Amino acid sequence: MYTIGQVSEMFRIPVSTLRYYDREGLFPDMRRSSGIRIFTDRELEQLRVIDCLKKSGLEIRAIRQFMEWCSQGKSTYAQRQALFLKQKETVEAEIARLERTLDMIRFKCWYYEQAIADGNEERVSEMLPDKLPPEIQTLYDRAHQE
Amino acid sequence: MYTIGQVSEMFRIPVSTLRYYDREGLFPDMRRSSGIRIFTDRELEQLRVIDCLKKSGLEIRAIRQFMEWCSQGKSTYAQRQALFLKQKETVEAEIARLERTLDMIRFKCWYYEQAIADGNEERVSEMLPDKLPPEIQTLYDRAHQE
DNA sequence: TTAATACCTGAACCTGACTTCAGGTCAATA
DNA sequence: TATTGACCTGAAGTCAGGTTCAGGTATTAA
Repeated sequence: MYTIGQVSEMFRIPVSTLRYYDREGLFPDMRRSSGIRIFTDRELEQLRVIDCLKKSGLEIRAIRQFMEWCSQGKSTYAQRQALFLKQKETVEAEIARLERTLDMIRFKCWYYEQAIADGNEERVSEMLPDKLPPEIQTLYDRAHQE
Repeated sequence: MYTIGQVSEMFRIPVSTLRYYDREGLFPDMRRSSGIRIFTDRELEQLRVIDCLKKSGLEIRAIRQFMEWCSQGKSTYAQRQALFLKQKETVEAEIARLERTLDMIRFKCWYYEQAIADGNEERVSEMLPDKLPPEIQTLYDRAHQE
């Protein structure tokens, strides 16, 4: 069992944020001892899930919904599973998106490397849009396909 | 050459957002014809870069900085290159983070699959934290490390 | 000629996710 | 006993990134 200050240190989350999460209903079953919040292993696991769902792009409202489902027991297994299946898609799509972002970034890294070596952008910009070295062309095309 | 409305359609970005970007200085060299914005291929490419930098986690202020560097010419090649090198790290780190998020999500997908099959969480929660099937254990451990 | 459409502006408004503030309780230490 | 430190609250404030609004211009279509 932990106090809010200990949890704040362990997870490196400000105390104010933990209180905010509580206020927003993200710890629906948290106990208190004369007003003071008691974080148990259950709340620590909930915090990991909050973190996961937040990173997966869910907003606080939706996370509260999920936590409510959790405290409603068996009857909500299907909803909870559906949520994770959906977030799996979402995160996979987000990773794919970032890979394309990375293609553009890698192209730009190459571009400035050339420009710096040449002292100007003449040569390199004349290779656009389809006379780039094969590897770079691939990056460029992936970054510029709609 | 395109009007704001055409660009809005092409990139599926609201007109209000394009005007907001302009107001924030993200198109430092955009021309106008009697008050009306003229988007050329240069602005379209800038828009792709804005998109890329936004997805890579940069805020508008920093993107404006970058665009200013661009219109300052050769003297800023090094800064621009450094920016892309940094964003490369950032995005690679973000992808790695999302992969760990995905581990947690995959674990939860499995968890609810079991719970639904069993009709309760008894069996599956008794496997925690280290008696899970090997593949699942890996996901769980990665999601719970730290 | 009038009406619709696409553009323009500055200013105000909105949303999500926190953070800060002012004021209060309580337990332990100096 | 008094002060320190960790906790508490509700309400207000902040910030980024847009969006909406009210009012105006310019071009084309009926």
